[in-house]
Amino acid sequence: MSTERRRPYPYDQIEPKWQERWESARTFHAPNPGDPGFDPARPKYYVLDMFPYPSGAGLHVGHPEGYTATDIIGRYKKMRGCNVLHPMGWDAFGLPAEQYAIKTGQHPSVTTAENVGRFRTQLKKIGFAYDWQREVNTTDPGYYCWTQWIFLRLYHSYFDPFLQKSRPISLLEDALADEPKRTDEWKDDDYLAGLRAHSGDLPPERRRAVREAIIDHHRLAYVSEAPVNWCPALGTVLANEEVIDGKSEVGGHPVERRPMRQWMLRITTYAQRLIDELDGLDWPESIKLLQRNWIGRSEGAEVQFTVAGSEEKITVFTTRPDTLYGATYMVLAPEHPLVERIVTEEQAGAVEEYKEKTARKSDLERTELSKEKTGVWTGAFAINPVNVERIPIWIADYVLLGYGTGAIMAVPAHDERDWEFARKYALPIREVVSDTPTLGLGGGSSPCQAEPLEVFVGEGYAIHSGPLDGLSTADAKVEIVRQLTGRGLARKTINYKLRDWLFSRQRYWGEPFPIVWEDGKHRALPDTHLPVNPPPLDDFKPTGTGEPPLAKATQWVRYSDKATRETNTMPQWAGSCWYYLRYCDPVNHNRFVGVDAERYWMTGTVEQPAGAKVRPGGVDLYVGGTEHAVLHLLYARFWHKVLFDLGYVSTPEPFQRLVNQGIILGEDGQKMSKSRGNVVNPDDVITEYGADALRCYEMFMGPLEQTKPWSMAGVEGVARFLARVWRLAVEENQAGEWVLSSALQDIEPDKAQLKVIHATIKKVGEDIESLGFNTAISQMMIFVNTFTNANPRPRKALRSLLQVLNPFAPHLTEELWERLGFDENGAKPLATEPWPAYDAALLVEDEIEIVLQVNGKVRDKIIVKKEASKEEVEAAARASSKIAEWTAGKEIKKVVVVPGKLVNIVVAG
RNA sequence: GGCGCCGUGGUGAAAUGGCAGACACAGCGGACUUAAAAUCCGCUUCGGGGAAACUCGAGUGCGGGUUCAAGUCCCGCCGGCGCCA
Repeated sequence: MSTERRRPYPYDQIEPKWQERWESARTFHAPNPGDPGFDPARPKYYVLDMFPYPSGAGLHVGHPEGYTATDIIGRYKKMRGCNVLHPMGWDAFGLPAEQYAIKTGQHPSVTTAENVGRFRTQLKKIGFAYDWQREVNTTDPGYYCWTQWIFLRLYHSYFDPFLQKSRPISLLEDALADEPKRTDEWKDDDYLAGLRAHSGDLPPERRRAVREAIIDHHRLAYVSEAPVNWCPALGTVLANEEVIDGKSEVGGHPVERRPMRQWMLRITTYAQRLIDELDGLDWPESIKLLQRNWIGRSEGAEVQFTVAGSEEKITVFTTRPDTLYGATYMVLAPEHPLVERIVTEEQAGAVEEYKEKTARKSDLERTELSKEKTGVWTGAFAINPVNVERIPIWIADYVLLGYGTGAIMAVPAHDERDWEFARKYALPIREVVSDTPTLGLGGGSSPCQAEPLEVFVGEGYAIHSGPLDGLSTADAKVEIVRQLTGRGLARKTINYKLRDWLFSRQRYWGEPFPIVWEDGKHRALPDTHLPVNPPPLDDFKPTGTGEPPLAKATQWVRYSDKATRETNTMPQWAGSCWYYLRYCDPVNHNRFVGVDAERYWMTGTVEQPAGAKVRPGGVDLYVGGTEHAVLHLLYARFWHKVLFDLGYVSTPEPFQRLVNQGIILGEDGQKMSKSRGNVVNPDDVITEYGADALRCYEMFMGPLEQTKPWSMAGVEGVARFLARVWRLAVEENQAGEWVLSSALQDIEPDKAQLKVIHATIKKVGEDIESLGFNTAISQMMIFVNTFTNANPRPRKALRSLLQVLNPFAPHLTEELWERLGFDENGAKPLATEPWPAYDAALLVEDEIEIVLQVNGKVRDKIIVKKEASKEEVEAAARASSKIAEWTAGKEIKKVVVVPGKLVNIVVAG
């Protein structure tokens, strides 16, 4: 007995056949400007997927969802005459490969190569129209060479706050030099001129050190000693976002705070541009909002307090300077440097103990609103600049050193955290904002002694605030800042929640830094020394001390007699920050991307663009998961802007249009996971139903952006549709061979058929443009249902169907295209044929159905001529006997006629 | 707690403010078949009336509002998801 399952059509033969043909004919190779076959007359279209991390588990059906969507767009744009860039590659550095290496002793490069191989094989079986000659891998020396090169550009650049752009640090160096040589390049730059003036008075012996400090303080890549999230189990530091509830995101190991020397990237300098320049992008508003919130701009003021009985000053950042009269105590972050200097002897013990406790908590734990507030009094007092009151200075872990100035004025009546804290420690609470404008008008009222019953955080009118009384919150803010600024005690500032990017990891499987250390100072390696390859290691285990695994390669670490290499590696984000640029020119040995290739694929122009660019983003369509809504997209935008400012790329933004595909759940409606056992492997779907069915089902499930559960029964339904397409063209003969269907004839389609043909061409094209793939497939199903029983069946109709179905089911349609002999001029694949045109005139009916409503309810339907006037339609409606019944004896108050649609008769009663 | 997104048949879903449920899945019935599978055709939101053709009513999470007309727009709830706290 044969175990061979009867297939509805021979996809198992068709699919490999066409995959081989496309590959050998290089059907989807996109030549660059200057390459043979490049046609500058065609518009470019760059359609990109977020490249995968090639895990050991292989693909699941979630991966091909976005990939299929972009593939359909890419194939469609090609048929529309575009030069299409549609590449794929591997984000292959990362922790899992290293963890696996630790467990098995197998080198990460070996497992990475195996995993990449498996992923590539799986993707090829789905028939994606990738230009495989453009495949990139972040772990190839030829790739990470340029990741390191970009890092050096960051290292060698500073952000000019006046110009709001990055410039080479050599300019800043020149501006600080004893004898500047490039004054003409920076003399108009007030920022550099100011820096020069500022450092000019130094005595010669200190000059050098101060200048170096200024320079390092400006580099976009810099070294910091800040406390970091150290995970002993993983043996590495983690970014804040990699820590969840005090545990590592990977593996759930405990994470502690520990000060360590780390590389940081000064992304905060770009905070304003990262907000502002979202405006020109075609991204979902929700994603823009997520980015804006993440950057967290807040306008406020810095206000200076003095420490009582001392020269020390405390600067606080507040968004509510209008509440200054309600400040009844101050709070410093426990690690604030001032704490040591102001703490009194009696309180020293308690403060020290509290600082130790705090050191073990993560920022997230510390700021959790629900957690009970804790703190300790330092014993010191500050003077409130507005009313010269002595207020106690506390330390509390709900104030972070990293945000604002690391110090706050506490206004318990109008801030929830201050309120809780004040209640707990019995600190005074003074109401200074009222939600009604009546209170406190007239000004100069004495401070209120009665404490409010509840916290009020909203805006209102100032009370008990001396000269501010009666002013609205907005006006009071302006007024108090104006007054204090005049006395040199405040200034308006803008604060961002965004932190600088912690850019080093204590890992093996990542890009080494092109940096060496000598006499405690860092120094960049010259570009010509790139790539810096990781040393061969047999033991990838963490050292346990915080020292990165690379430190074990003592030979490698020793750079020269005096200098040693940096042993940290870059985080996984690094490689994915610029891969879309490398795709434009993946094998260039001289530049991270060729000038012409970059300009063409990012802007569409072959020559230097004459005028201003219309669109800021380069990639025309970028599809990927929401999980990268903030980090990857923010980091990539940051790098891109630096490269743009320095003149290396042509657009200010990397991605013009962004779409997030939804998550595909298991059949049980749960998230797919190995432990739940609900993971669906695309290989199995292909074996059972074919790649075209997989592709079409992925698209037919529902809207691309939506989360939706997998259904094998649904796949079967789509496979049935494809089999029906197959049988429109061919039928099985007595010998069981597929031969051209006897129903096919070279006849003209009838009127109804013509309408379906042209409606389908129209709808499928429009739906692809708007990413409505599910409804495009529905329309093609309607087409097939129309023609299934047509006998004779016009051969011509199939031509159109195959053309519009091709991007969805490329193998099946190519095969039928060939069998039906549509490839007249010989062996030209359907994929390279133009997209069909539709005739709008054929879509218009001579007679239209009009819905007749009485008071909005459908009561009858009539057929009228297409060109019938409003009056004629209304007359026809009134002539309907059903309408007469429903309106009998009632006063007709109004008649609404919507041409071509309906008539609504409004009656009284 | 704040912000954002989403709630439509048994299921996935469709619907420029204009006939709610296209297209599928599942189910039911029929044709073909000795039989089954496959295939083709039909029915399939709920409730009432009718032998039937059909007909009446209700219906897009809940409650209001705007409009001749609301799944769609506005306000307030409830539930789910995501992000931030």
